[in-house]
Amino acid sequence: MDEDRRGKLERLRERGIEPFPHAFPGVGPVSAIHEAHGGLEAGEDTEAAYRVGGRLAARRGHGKAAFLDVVDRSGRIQVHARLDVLGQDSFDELLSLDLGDLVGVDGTAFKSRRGELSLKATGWTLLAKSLLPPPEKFHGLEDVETRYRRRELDLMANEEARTLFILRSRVLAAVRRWLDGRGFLEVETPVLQPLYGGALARPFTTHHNALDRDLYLRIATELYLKRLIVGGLERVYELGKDFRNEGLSPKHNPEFTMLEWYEAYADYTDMAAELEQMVAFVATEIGYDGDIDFATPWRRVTLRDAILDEAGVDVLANRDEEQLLEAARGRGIELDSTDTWPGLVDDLLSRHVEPKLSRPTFVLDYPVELSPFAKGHRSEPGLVERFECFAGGMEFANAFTELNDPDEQRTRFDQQGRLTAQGDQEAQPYDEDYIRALEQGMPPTGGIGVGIDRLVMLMSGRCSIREVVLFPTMR
RNA sequence: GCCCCCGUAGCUCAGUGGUCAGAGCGGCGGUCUUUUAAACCGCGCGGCGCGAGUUCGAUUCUCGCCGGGGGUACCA
Repeated sequence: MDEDRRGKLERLRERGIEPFPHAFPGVGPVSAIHEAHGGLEAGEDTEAAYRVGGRLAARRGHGKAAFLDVVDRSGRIQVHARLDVLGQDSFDELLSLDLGDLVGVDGTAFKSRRGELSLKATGWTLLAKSLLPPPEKFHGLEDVETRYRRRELDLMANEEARTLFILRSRVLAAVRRWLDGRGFLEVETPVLQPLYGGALARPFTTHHNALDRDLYLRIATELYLKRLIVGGLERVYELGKDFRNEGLSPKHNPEFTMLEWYEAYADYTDMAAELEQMVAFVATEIGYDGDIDFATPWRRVTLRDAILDEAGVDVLANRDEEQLLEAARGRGIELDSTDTWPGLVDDLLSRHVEPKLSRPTFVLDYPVELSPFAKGHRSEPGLVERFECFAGGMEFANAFTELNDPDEQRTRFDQQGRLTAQGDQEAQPYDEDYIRALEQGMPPTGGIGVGIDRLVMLMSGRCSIREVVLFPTMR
């Protein structure tokens, strides 16, 4: 089949037509034509001339005339080609194009008898020959593997895919606008790190040849960003990829986009207020019209109450493994009897609470064991000032009042070290550079991480992270 | 990691233990100067993911592998 297309390519060259010209100056988006002439009556003509460029998406021939659909990033426009306007050679040549070819078209705007805004072609140029057939035009491209591995075909064939990734871009832009407007500095910290930290996760390891040492791809930006707070930048954010060497799921991709921001003199209640404002702002900016109500303020519930409400177990009244296992059993919930107390708490949260949190909800005050960088709670012993934020049955943000006491931080690293010794592959490695930065003095600080892919899932109503990542990790 | 499901033309999909495996879109040829999944006429352009087995004979049955999807675990 592509022999036909290659044959056409050769014939074009033989006739002195360049199938891959270098540029096509003066192109405007087809949306401009729709904006300017959407109000024409059916059958009404204009003199308004336009030059557009795009992919040939459909063709309807009529002998001495034809309709061609040209698609660019802004939309689709119908082109009307007429033998009497173009002349025999140009007309024949235009009709011999293949679907999928890139074309430039000059023409004047008019509305067809059926009321479709169109461009009456006065001239055209082949901008690039397509040697492979495009996906089927009616059903589009549905094969999930092809959509992920060859996203260009998905974008070409499926309007929703284009709309979605434009939406993702608008989410990112809105997030930046919100932070920039509050005086946050966008910064870039190392992706290649001699020591990973800032989250409980297994890293990807790589090797630098000249230095002959192993380096890690970051699992979080947290520790470097807080060193910038120590340095006095006071309000910083980073929006970029983190990497975690873990399983894939509808909510997990090994590389994912994380937003973290840190604010001196703030605590976790400030971060909660900022998060709900930012997300509400983003929802407004992108014209969100889904089922989730992002209007502020969002529901706030302590971790204890959330588990009590949904599972009927009071984790704070059962502060050791045995008691908690027994209490859960009393509610008909069987937990892993080999797990630690914080592990059991987390199990209750993720299994019995998280799936039920469909409207935006802050879950506050976590056990210290699960949060090595969060500051101890000002009134609840054994807890830290931390929240996770949930919506659509999914966690999408995590924040705390940052631990800035270097001696306490050292103790936390020691605890993590004991977990590592017990075989926990996700415990935090000891980071002396970070401790020394804290010893320099870090102001009271609030910090937060937001899973951007998950935020886009919420904003677009998608339930798989692979749908919102352009090129998701494949086997 | 485990469980379930899937893998047929460029795309979307149907189908059968045995004559040349089908449809729509796409492609090729033809009719048609306002159509829009244009319509109409003509032409299959693939051998059924890969390998082995069962069988007189497999795309269809079995096993393994590869790829994918979903679920579950882990992930927090």
